[in-house]
Amino acid sequence: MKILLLDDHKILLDGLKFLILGQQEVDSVEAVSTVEEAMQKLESFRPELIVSDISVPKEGGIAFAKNVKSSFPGIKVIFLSMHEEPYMVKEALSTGAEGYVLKKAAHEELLKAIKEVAEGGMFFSAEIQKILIRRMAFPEDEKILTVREKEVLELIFEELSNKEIGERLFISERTVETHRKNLYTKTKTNTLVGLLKFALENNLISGLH
Amino acid sequence: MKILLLDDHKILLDGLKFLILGQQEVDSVEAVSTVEEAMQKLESFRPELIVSDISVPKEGGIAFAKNVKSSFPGIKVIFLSMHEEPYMVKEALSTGAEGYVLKKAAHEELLKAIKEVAEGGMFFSAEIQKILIRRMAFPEDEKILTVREKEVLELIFEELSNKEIGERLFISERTVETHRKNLYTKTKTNTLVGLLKFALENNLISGLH
DNA sequence: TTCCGCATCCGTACCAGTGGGTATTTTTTT
DNA sequence: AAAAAAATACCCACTGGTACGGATGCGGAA
Repeated sequence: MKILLLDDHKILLDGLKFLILGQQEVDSVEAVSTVEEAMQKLESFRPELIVSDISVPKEGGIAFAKNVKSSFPGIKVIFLSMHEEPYMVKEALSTGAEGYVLKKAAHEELLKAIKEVAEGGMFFSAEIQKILIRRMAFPEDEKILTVREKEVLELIFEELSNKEIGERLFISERTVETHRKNLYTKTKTNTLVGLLKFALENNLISGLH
Repeated sequence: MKILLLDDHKILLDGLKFLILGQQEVDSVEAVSTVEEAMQKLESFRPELIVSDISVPKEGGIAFAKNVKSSFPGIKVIFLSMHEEPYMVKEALSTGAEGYVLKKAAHEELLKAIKEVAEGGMFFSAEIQKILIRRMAFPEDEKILTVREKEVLELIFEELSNKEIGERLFISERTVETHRKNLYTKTKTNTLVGLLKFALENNLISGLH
């Protein structure tokens, strides 16, 4: 089996490559640190499995995985990430990836994931499984916001005042206040900070990082 | 030479240990993933050099380094971090660390840093050096936050009011207001949202779950 | 057709936080 | 011991957003 590794932290790459090559079922491992390199390697190297970080510069690992899955549906993907925020996990798994391993896990866990996925299965770190189960039990509290409310939310996080938001959206300051009120109600928060947290956890605002 | 490795990403740890052990001047390497473990190892293992991540859970690598430097001034410290925000770098180097290597660097760079620091020198990744030089040219009033200010910042993020923060820290509400004012000044922000963004970008606050 | 969600708008009282200060005590650094 | 930094506390005018109230029109679902 041939494996392609993608992570912009080169320091992790070298050690990881060595560890993975220690497995019998693995024939060769190529390691790259940008999405561009990865795309090139896809053609020449033809891996059966990709282990990718999520927070790679530019497009990011999720967009990369989407590309891979649509161009080469046969290739398996395992995410290797430090992020365990629900929205991240959701985005990642929506690409059709077969695994999600946290960077804080022991390396044996990644090896196990590789084995499992190579055999046609799936693998998720315990923390990720917990998230999946919770989502199952409490289905979607998240897309309850209307388009307009999301717009207002975005502008709140661009540090505009209600007045400025009103001017930007061509509505009265009063209306902005109402939207704001509704945002607090719907998100079950009652402070600006709480609202920000909610927005971040549910990936409702762009930017930041 | 004996080296202690601290990083909460265990996956990085195993590979790194192997790579470092390949060096002649290195006798043994111990790898731990929490600050508590690291403190224990300090007693029993007595390393001459520590390679530490900055964003380890709880206290964080910077507080850990401060402890180390005050209790064992002879021990050298190299930070291994993904962060290249000026604020982070400044705070890290204020501990008296001898090196700062980015995780995106090749592993050879870390090995070079270890060698250099072991011989009594210092080592910084190119990006970090650039920051240092720019700071030299523009003598930046940018101050780092005090312990108390960070405490207040944390509590702001726990959605406490100034009054509540005062009660929690046994100080007057007026004092909280002052700290808050200083936070805005030091971070060059003037809205709560701006402050939040600064804090998140420089991970000054423990994660939002 | 009726009903509901969405988006729009308004008033008023209230209060938490802002922004401009000043100033003392304690701790740390030099 | 002197100087600098940190932490503490206060005053006060002001503003932005909150918490109550309401209200209208419009389009799609039942």
